[in-house]
Amino acid sequence: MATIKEVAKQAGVSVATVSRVLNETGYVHEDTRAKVNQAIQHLHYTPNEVARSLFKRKSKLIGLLLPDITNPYFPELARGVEDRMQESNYRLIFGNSDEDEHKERDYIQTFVQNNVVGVISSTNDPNAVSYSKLKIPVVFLDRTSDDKPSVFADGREGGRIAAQEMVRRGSRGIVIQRGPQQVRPAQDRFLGAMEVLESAPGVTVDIMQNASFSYNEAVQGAKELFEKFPQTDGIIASNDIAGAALLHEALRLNKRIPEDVQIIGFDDIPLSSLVYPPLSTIRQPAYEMGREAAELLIQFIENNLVAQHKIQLPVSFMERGTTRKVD
Amino acid sequence: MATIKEVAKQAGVSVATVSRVLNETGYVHEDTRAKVNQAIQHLHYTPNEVARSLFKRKSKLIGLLLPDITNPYFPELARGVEDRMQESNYRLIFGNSDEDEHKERDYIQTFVQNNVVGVISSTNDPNAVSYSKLKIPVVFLDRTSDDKPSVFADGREGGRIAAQEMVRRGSRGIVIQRGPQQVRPAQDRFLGAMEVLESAPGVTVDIMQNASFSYNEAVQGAKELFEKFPQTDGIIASNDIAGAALLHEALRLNKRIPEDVQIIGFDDIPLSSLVYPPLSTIRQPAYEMGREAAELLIQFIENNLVAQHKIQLPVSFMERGTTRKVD
DNA sequence: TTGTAAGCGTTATCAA
DNA sequence: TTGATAACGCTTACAA
Repeated sequence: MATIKEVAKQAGVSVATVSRVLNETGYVHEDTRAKVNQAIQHLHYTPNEVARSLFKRKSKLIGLLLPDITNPYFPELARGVEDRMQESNYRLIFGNSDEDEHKERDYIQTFVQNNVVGVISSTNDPNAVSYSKLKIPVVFLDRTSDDKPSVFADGREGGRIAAQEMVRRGSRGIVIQRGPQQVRPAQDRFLGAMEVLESAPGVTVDIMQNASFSYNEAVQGAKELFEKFPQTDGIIASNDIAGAALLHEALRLNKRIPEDVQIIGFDDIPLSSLVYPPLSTIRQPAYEMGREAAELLIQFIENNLVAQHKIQLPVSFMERGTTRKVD
Repeated sequence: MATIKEVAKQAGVSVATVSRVLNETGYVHEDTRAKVNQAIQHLHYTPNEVARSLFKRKSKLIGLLLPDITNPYFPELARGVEDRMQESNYRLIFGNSDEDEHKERDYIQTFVQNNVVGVISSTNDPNAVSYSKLKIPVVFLDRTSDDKPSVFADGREGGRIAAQEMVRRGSRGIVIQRGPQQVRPAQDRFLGAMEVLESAPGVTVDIMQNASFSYNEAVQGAKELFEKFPQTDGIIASNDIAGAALLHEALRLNKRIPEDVQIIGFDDIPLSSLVYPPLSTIRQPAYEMGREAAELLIQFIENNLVAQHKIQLPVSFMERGTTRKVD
């Protein structure tokens, strides 16, 4: 790789001048600029970002920490983040945390060692010291804490809507799948659903606990749910994976969907419309959330201040084939 | 962040000595080492990777370029790569290329500018100059070129197996979905399937072209396929997304699966076992492929040479619910 | 309008 | 066994 020195020599000027045309800073004569640009072209020069980063004590790198890219909800977020970052020439250092505190700390540390200028994280503990001691801006994505910048969906409302739709469409023996305890959005949904169901006349509600959001857990959880509550006529799944697993199991048990049992998921991952019947779900605009988080972080980085620190995006009911029609 | 200088001062030694204990290079007295380590602890010092990278002209960063993380096949690859890299303390700069040559070039360039020590890429054109002019090792993942280091699955064999299973299980009017022209593995599968089907007695074969591997395309493609070939009793899908879409459409058209029509997908993404009936498919060990690619790249980086440049992983038939039982 | 030189935080060479 | 110091490639005073 050519260096600024070689460009300078080639163009017959000093490195300072080259730097000036590179960064469009300070005066430089049109003719000199031309000469320099020619040299740059000729040598295929492209500045060493590492040297820049060292001098400026800031890079064009962002740390992105997600629980598990293998869980289909997160790629949407990641893609949203990437697309927005890309537009402003930031690059992503990416890591899977597995919701493991230790891994998170490790990643944060290497982010810092690499001079990242900001971090986007989907963590269960936004108040962890790893974050609060950071001197660079952090945006929490899909997870939130009261005083920290964050982008998330209205889980509580999502839970409410799911419960309302379930009841409105005729289910009376409802099972709520409660997602992992540590995962805030999962608890919000649960609370929202309970809120509605507790006061719904003639409705009985049972609860099943999910320990994680993994595929295996989803499949296992579906089996257990129908063993424990074979009579249920409506299930609010903890997310779409769980919802799909539930649908699968119900079909396997020869239940008619949605006649015998209705199912509502959460997230609206691409898979949801691909299963048959397509899964009714509470949509979270994941891609958009990713973009918004990136946008917010960029504002922090480039302006050092920002109006809106918490961005809550609306959820919506996607009526599909696992819920009954009603007018 | 504390610097090496501060550590040196705190420990009452020179930066050279601190560097020595940091890198375990050269002699250093036990007592001095202790003092230094104490200072490091005390200041929570952690070396600036950017400065290191500048001096050494190499970092602990790897560039990872995938077509689209939103396509459920790629997160598996990515996760495999990440897990292996993580074990050797490499970090990933990640980008989506959308199979766009220009985006790829852009990314490769910034990878270089950031001193990455290696690149893993899933590209349609491993022979592009962007790659061949690189001075750092590149491993191609899921795509291959004759003379370049790569990790991929045996697509040809996959196609053959799919065709054999289809015929063996009784389909006679078979439609092959041919994936995007530029995507090598898609063509390999197609060729493999054709190879078997052309010489299969009593079998008619039709071809449908897929322009891309997107969700929308999959859904649209499924509709078109059944419009054009309503009588087909066996479909070799271009991948699992397409397979799931086909299954969806078949069910919607009240076809019995697998009695009326058999479907075989490719990839074995997690979704495949979640649909109902679960999708029979040709499995590619994506996670393992990711790990292998990482492993290979690390060998290149750390040893500068390597025995095996091309690693082909075996595919296998996953018999599930969209194919008929047979003994 | 341009050039010289210091400095960003490391590592490695050389001398002590 | 340790310390001074140049160098990595860049940007930014400051001087010219």
